[in-house]
Amino acid sequence: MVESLFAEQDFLEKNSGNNFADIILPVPIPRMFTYQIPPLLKPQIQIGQRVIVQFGKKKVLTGIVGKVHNKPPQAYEAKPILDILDDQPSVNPLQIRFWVWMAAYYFCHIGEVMFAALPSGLRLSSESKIQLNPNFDTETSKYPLDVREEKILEALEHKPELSYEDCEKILGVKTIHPILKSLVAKEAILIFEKVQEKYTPKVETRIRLTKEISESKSALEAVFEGVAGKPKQESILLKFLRDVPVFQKPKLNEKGVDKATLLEEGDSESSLKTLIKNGVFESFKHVVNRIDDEKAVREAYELSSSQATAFEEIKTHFESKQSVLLHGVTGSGKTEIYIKLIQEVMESGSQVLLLLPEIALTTQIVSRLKKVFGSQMGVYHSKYSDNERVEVWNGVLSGRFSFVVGVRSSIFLPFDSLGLLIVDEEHEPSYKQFDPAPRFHARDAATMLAYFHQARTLLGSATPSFESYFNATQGKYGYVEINHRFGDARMPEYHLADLSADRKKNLLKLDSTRMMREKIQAALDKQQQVLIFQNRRGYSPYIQCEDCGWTGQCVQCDVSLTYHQFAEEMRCHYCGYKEKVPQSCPACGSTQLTTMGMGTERIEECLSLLFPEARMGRMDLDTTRNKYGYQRLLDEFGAGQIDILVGTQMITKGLDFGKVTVVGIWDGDRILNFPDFRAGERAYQQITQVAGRAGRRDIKGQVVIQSRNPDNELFEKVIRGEYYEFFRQEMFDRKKFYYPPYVKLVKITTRHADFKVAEKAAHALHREMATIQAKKIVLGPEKGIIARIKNQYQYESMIKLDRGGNTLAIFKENLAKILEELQSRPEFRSVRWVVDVDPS
DNA sequence: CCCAGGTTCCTT
DNA sequence: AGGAACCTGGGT
Repeated sequence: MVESLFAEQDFLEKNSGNNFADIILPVPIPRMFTYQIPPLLKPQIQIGQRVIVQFGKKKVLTGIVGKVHNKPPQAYEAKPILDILDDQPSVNPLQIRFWVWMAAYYFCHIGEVMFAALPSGLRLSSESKIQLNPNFDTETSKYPLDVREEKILEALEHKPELSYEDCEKILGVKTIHPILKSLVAKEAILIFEKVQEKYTPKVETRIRLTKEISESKSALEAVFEGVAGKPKQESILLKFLRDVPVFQKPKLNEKGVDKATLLEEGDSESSLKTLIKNGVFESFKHVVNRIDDEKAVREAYELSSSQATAFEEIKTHFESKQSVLLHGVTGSGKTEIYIKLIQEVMESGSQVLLLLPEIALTTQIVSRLKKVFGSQMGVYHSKYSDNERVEVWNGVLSGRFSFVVGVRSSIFLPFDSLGLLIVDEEHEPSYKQFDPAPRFHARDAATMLAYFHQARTLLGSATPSFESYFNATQGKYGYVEINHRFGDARMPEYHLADLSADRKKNLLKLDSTRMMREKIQAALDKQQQVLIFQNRRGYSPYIQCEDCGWTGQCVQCDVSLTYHQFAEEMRCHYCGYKEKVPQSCPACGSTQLTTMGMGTERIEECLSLLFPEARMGRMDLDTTRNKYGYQRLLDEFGAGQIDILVGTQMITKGLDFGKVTVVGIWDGDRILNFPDFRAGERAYQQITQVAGRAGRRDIKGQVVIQSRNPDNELFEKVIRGEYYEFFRQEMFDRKKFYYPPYVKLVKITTRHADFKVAEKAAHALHREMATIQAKKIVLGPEKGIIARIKNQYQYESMIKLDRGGNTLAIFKENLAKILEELQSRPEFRSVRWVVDVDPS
């Protein structure tokens, strides 16, 4: 399980007599780098500190001290560490151990893990800049300058420093280095390295009365006389005194008032400036937290009897097992159980991490937790700015936050004594990082992190992943089930709407069945809300020419472009390429271009035609791209300003609104037909999760699924909630055809701009892999499902490995050698191999 | 012959 | 990854 561990002596806190340090650098090279520790830095160097080192001829990078030792490197002279950035390590030894494990398990380089783990605000790297040589004078220079050199010098007259990129732009050429080199030789410019600390604390300008005024009533009276007839200044003064009664509470004046707040209601800044100039006010800077402190509101609540039972069961399991799977139907109130557990662990002095899928993080659950835990809780979000991330990081480091709610990357925060890790919605595929490396699964990594901390892991879901459920049935995980919805809310009622039958009977209107329309109408009549789920954004999948069958293709990828009506564009969802919709068919000139299939945008349009009185909303990647888009839609929906909300998977998360009574699944077949061994599992999960949004407490929810195959067995299993039956059936197939959890999967993608080279390289890889002595099955190489992405052709190989023993470790060890050898062949030098362990 | 650009190698 | 040295081929 643990692939590579550091010997404990590597983690000695302080350095005594060691002359060398192995530094982890954020570069994709599979090793650490040995630097020499200058005598001055020796006493203070510690593992986990950030240091500055020179890397390459001139580049300066931030690295992390990974190891301290006394073995001089054989083949080269070690360069010195230039500086230590932290007094106290930013990264603790446990984290480094975790990084080492992650790099080994997910087959990537430790530098890549470091890159993913550190918020970029904590990483600094230098950039080469040029400036004028102060000793240079054009008039007296003995070297003639050419046109381009003069252009650069001219630019430097206006700007004190230029980056390489600036120079490229100024001259419009790509290779500027020779020119700059010649300028250096002519002593006209200097090249220097500029390192910038990216994190900047947030500073507020605050205003207070000066000492003279605040300590004397007569001085203040004099001031008022002075501003008589100057209403603007007077108003500022009055407003200040209203908030700050100086003579009763002099301390308040010392703290001052935020300048922005003071000037809020249209008071002019110049009046304030005058007051400052006249010695009435003074302004000063104050460092504030970006993350608001909030007081915890201790709300007393009782767990329901089924929640209380689950709570006790979890704790009992934790006595003998590291991990517990909490299988609770949607709406069973898992959050309350989490809160109780978190409180207990925190009281015992340990830290807690709660992982949530990205989209669940903007929802009510966070504000709910904030109320309970207040300022002890940190939130780690993907939409946070760098500075905010650094503050959470430092907050964990300093002990300000002993509990963090966060997305998958929060497993990298510098915890030193975790007691509990909770992975909510543990089945969510978004816990797996696809690109770039490290391609880790946050749930699995969290379990390993818990192991390092000797902590417990709680996995929660209404529809557990088959891996986790399998582990539970094998007794590896404790298993706790809640079958009741909180407050005895009823499970929703399902309706399968047959698309083909309706079509035959001519009942289909704008791709909606009669059942769908009736249920929506019924909800609208009662002022209830409707959610419509479609797993595809955009207007429609593609535009096709009715005459010749032409469709828009991406120029860089082998996929058709998705039509986005709002922007009148066709976009590639793989690389982001976009182009305007042509007026006529580029192939045959016909103007008969029509849209095929349905995306959220199109469904929104159809529904507004069918229900003109309804207020529509849409929630997908396109409408929630900016920081507040998602929150705004949520607020509007929560406030009842939207009747029908159309959305992608985003709507399956955290939308717990009592007024939603009808949930429609627009295209049930699309969920079913996923080209993957997990198709069934995913479909079951998705439908159950969406359906779980319908109905609460007193109202029974209605779920309409449109499909051309309403007889599909999977629908029946979902409707009856026969999770276990479905699981058993799928497991039977997985065992028979060697799929996880019975085997370990490794996917290797071979990429190259030349299709023939990619193919050849993929085959060469297969020949080599055949020599690996491990229990395995090698599939492929096959052309990728999408044969070309971003102009790179790709071949995919899938390897199935025996779960037992160290088969995976042996395989990876051999694979590393093979890839190194292949990469060294001249013909494959520019081939890229991407290895994905436990692909999803 | 020069250069702009591509290619390959190396980083401690 | 990113920089720099080395290579190449087209234009004079």
